[in-house]
Amino acid sequence: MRRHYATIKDIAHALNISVSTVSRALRDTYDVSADTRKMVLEMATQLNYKPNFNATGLVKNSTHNLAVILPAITNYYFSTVFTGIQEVAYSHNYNIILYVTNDDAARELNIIRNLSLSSLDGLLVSVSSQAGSCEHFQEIIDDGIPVVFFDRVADITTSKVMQDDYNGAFEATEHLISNGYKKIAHIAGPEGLTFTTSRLNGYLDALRKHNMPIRKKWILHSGFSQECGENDLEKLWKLNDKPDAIFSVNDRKAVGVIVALKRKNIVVGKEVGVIGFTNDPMSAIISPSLSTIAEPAFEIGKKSCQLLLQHIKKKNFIPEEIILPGKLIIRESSIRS
Amino acid sequence: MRRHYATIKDIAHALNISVSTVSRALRDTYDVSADTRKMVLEMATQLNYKPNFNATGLVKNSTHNLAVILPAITNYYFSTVFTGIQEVAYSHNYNIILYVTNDDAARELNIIRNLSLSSLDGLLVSVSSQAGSCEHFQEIIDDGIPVVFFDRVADITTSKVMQDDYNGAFEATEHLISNGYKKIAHIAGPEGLTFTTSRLNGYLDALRKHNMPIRKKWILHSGFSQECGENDLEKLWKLNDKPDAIFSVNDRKAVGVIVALKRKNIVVGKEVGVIGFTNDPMSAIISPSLSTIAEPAFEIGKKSCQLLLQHIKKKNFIPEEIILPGKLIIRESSIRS
DNA sequence: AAATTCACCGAGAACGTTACCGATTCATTA
DNA sequence: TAATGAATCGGTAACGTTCTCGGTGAATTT
Repeated sequence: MRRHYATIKDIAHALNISVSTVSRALRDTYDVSADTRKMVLEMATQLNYKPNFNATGLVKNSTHNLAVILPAITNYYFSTVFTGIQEVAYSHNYNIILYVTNDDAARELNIIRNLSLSSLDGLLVSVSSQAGSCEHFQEIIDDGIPVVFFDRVADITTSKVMQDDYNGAFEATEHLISNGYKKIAHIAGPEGLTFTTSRLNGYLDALRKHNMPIRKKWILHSGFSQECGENDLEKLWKLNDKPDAIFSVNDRKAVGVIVALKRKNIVVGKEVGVIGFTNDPMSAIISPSLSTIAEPAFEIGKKSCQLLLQHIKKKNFIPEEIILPGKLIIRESSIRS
Repeated sequence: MRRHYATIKDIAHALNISVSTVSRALRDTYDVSADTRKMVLEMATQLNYKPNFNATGLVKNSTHNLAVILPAITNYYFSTVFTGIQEVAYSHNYNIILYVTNDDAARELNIIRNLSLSSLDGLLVSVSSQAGSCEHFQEIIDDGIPVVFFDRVADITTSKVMQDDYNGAFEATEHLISNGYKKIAHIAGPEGLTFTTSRLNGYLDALRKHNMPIRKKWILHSGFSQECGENDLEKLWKLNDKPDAIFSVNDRKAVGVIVALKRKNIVVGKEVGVIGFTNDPMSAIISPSLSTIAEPAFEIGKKSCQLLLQHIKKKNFIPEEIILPGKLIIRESSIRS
């Protein structure tokens, strides 16, 4: 059977003092003498005392728990963001409860609905790609629980942290242009996601700036997997007027593109340029290696969590939107020579 | 300010009945009429009632929280295991608190020591590779909190779930042998980790079975990163008697080996065979593609969590050790022709 | 010497929920 | 008719902690 942990009552009884004094000694040095404080602390370690967060949570109406909700953890980007979150949470003594939605809107909703909000101090979320209504998030915010969005944000007034999707896409496209590619296609993300639009706009504006042709058939929307990238390329290659370069919304799809091109014995880089987005480690491994826009995933995680902690501390913290810059990484897949 | 959630008191007051009745109506149908139960349930949804787990946890001395402690989340194996854990936890309405140790023994210890055990129903852990003492885990088990180890297990009598490291290594090595490689080296994991030993033994026994040479200089211990793999290959290639094949303890190091070999213009497969362990998606992407032993990561996660839940349910559950088989996946890196 | 301040401590209520025990009603049985 | 039993409900204590308030005794001031 589960053993009973030592409580502050036990400490009080052992020292023949009151629980209030023990309680005060254990956290602040307020209204307690140095001697008793020392006594209490020693007895606490001796009895192997561990604070009961259920009890503190009950009276203070706050625990040290943060919830993180994201579509998946099995990819470079999200796992790195999470590591960043974890890093600042750990250093501030917060616990993280992680929920994975599998990019499924129904599951996301279910998780939100069953969330034990009374034992949560804040929420960090990246929404699922199947765009639904966001009222369930709004309700939580209305309840007074701080929420910070990252990467995939919802249209709600609260703090958000993301990479510079527009400029990253612009830079990627411009890089292809400056390397002599003339017919640039874009393999985009699912519609309805904010950064899908941002990256699409960056791509379009870069084409416009350099008077390059914009063709609707060269813009394909689909999921994030490598398989989606392969399928999209097959679609493009059924066209009469094929593109000579592809800007992919992420690296995994770009890998799919490269794989499909290699199957067709098309020389990636020389014949068809490819550039991705993320800087997934895979992009350096594949050959030819994949040019990409490096996302500051770890920093996004850290920044989101820092922001959330500020929200928690100050009741009326003004929402902030933080946009972190990406970085163009040039490898073999986008170089003609 | 944070809004006050509706409590069972509010429900009781609104319906002019007692809190005890509301409490009973809310969970079991025991000692409460169908009518009042219906009334309570309706009022609960109307008031948007959410149970306060701090309160229930306090009196029942149990929450629905599981802790998962693992070295890193930014790699295929652990993130997939976690997804498996999450899957069964979600379907049983358990929350997962995730801690990442960064493979740092000191941090692991710190996390364990500061664990809020009073609000935890069980623990799932994969230990850090810097072998230390395991008494901190033993203490937790002695306290009556169920612990299940997975993958990297500690020498403690409790339930464990892992892949068949010995036979996987044996099979991988035998595969290299049957493909005509004569001088097989092993790039092993950090010493002191259980599966490092298991895979090493599988490798050695396969060599013995086929009367192949065993050379101490062909066995290198180091970390799990790609860089470690590259370094280890450089070391091997400084030897007078170089191996003609390499069995790597995991795929990331095997990738490092392939990268280093390609840098030396050595044809992987034809000249030097390489095989890994894990079946990281990267192994299919790299060229030449990497042969490997596929680990049942997702199943390991699911099984571990199921086992933990059984421990939690039955107070005196007998510890089980579950070993799931791997699967040889043959790709280009281990084929001579 | 009396009054005031200060440092320290204890008693008790509260947080939201469940468990235990007793009370009430109503129908059933001897 | 009285006693028994079942079904349903309420009161109260408890879980471990914090918070507010009031109460000591000693030190300081007037």
